[in-house]
Amino acid sequence: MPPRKATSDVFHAIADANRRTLLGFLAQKARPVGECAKELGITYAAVSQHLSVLHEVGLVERKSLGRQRYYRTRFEPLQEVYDWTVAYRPFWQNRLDALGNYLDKEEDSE
Amino acid sequence: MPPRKATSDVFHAIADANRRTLLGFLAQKARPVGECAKELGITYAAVSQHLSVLHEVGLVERKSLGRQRYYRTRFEPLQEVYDWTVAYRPFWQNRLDALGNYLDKEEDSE
DNA sequence: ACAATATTTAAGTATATACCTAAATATCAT
DNA sequence: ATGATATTTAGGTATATACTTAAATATTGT
Repeated sequence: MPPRKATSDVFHAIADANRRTLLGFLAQKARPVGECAKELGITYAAVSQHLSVLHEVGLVERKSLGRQRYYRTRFEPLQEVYDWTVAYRPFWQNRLDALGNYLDKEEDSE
Repeated sequence: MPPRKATSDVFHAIADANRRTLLGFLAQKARPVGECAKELGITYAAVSQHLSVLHEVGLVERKSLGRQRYYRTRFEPLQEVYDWTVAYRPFWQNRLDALGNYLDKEEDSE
């Protein structure tokens, strides 16, 4: 398989740090692209592309107001990520999981 | 910024579907590379590379036994992902978030 | 219609990804 | 040591990423 597009699923979409920052920035309040660009310190074009990715996976909604386009985070798709991590939650807490006991607890061999 | 390596953080590491499958496969029981390759239907080499990425971010531990190398998932680093999603949990549930009311609730404009 | 503002799209660059095949390394059994 | 088995590393391919700059597309005010 060739590398998959960031637009193909939520996990890919949130892999980028700038996109995660955007989701936080747009959580409380819808904002136009220009403000996002200022926040991230990159060009309008780059922000526009990131927002486009987020929009394709449903992580932001947008609304044109005048000549500006307001974006706001929609968190619903994150539930998939939450669910995936939570499924493994039992493992974070007690280290005594179902590992066959032919392996002991030493450090990794390099 | 150029694209970041998958080894740079957990979010990147779990973006790939095959790597997520591996984490599930290696959750309960440590297994050698060969079994993983059979499970995923790709070559040893490809699996070895994926496991190497997961190891670099601490998502698997490994242990050599004889000529095999057993890998097992370590879920601790997933807590970062969990925490990030959970921080936004209030938003999934009630749609009445702090959006300024100059935007209404219609569908997105395309 | 015209200029200014806000955003998107197009085209380009350097680097990373997700594989593969083939060669290299490690371990075990003889 | 020799050969078989298990895994990693090296080298290669096609495609994707994360930007950039410049051109194209709204939208608004005059």
